[in-house]
Amino acid sequence: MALELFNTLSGKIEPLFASDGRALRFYCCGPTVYDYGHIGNFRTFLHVDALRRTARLNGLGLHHVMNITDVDDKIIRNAAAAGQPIGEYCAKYERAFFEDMDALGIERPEQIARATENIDGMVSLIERLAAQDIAYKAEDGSWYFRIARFPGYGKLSKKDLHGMEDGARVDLDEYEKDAARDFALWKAAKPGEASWETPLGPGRPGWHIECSAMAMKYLGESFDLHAGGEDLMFPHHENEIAQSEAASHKPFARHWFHVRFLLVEGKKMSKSEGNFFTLRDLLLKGYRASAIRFLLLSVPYRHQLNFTFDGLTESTNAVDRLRTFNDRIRTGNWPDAAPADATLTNLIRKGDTDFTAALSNDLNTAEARAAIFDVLRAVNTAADHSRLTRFDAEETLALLNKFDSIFAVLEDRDAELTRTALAWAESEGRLDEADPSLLTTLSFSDADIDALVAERTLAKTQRNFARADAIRNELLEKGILLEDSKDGVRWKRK
RNA sequence: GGCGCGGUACCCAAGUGGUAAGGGAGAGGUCUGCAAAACCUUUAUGCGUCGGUUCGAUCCCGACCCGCGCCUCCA
Repeated sequence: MALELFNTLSGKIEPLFASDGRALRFYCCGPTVYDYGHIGNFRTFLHVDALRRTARLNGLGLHHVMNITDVDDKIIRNAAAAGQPIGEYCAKYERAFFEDMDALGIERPEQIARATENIDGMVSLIERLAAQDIAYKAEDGSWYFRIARFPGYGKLSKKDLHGMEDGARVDLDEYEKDAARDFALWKAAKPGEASWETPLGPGRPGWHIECSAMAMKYLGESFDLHAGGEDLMFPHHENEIAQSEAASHKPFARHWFHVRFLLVEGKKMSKSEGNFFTLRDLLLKGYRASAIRFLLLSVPYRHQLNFTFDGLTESTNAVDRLRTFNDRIRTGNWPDAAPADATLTNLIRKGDTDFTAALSNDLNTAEARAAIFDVLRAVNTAADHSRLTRFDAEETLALLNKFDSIFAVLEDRDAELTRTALAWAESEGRLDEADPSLLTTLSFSDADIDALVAERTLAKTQRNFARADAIRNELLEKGILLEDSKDGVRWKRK
């Protein structure tokens, strides 16, 4: 089954394909690097990551471009407040952004494009529009896009602007525009703000122009897919289409992918509600990066996800179960005997088919997840009854490998990532925000734990269960859980 | 006001015109020195409410109630 995806532009689910027959050329609106990324940002990037990985699973090559917005109003304001040049200010948050992406297992795009490194392309795009009188210069030196000259305006967000009143919301310092809906392509320089000397006059880019210019530079005037959060649909993406198509007279992106906003504890995330969380906030509270990734991916991208701490705990447990299962199948010594019958093999293969089909069906990550748990239970049951063969174990591992090529949660990097977050908090003087129990748990090194486990094993062989249980309880209090099994003792951090 | 989305068990959450996936949690059991893990059993005659279409609706249509999003350079 070919990969099909909802297309905001057509309002339908359509096959996703590479128009050049080789690589999927797509653009994703990246972050404005004025602060640390929050979980809403990462929900979007995580689903774009799942899309990347699913496309690859379907045999598509990838040419993925993501922008970094490193000049805008918020950046200028914050950098000024910090007494830093915007370049220096942005570099810090860009670095943090990629650290967070790595922590969440989000793959890097093939191409990163910074706005400030692509001013030339934006200027020439505006010049192309000016040559057609679609871009015009206002008295203050800013350039605007004349929406009346682009008949398709509103086709993405399904807005009919004819009925809208001009001037309903006119910003006081934008009174020079010809029409209220006309948007800025180029903002005239203001004293004390970053600006570039260009043929358009001194100034800086408007918000939308960077994505048009950089998408066309790296992907061509027409390309396969454009992605972003649902809020970007209007006005950002609508304006991108207008600018790009008015200049090139060609269709811009064929397919549009929008990820819905998440709710946090039932409400829209906002600083004033007190439910605003960065990734780093959650790591310091003791939640694992893998659980955050799994939770954010567990609800399909077109549905609203209600992000809660209970949900995070559930996801932690679910990931644990998957890891325990993976370890069991990987390390077990399964007999070479031929399977008694094909029942289990067929079940595993059905899981494989269901998994791929679910993802191909508009990236239904919830169903894909369920397919894996179906196999997990069946294989565990077989293993419990000594009916699991090496053949079926290997089939299972292949499926787990496929699962992890999308979900990427099986490898346990959590303690290491949390340590990194703690080190960051310390360097920022924010260690007081960390959950105290985290510090005690992580204060035990793996070697410390192994030593105590060895001592307990010795006590057990001497049937000194009191001592053995004392050690186990001591570790449990520090958040370290022991599991005895036929093949020895395993431990894990809670 | 305009456009759009959603209401499924204790919680999260798929899904289909033909009789309710999966995860988490709880309870009981098997196993174990005891735990843990794993497995088994169990938790919706029911899918917001009321009508309609149909042999048959959670799924289609209509109305209503509730929640939410966009229309504000918030992903």
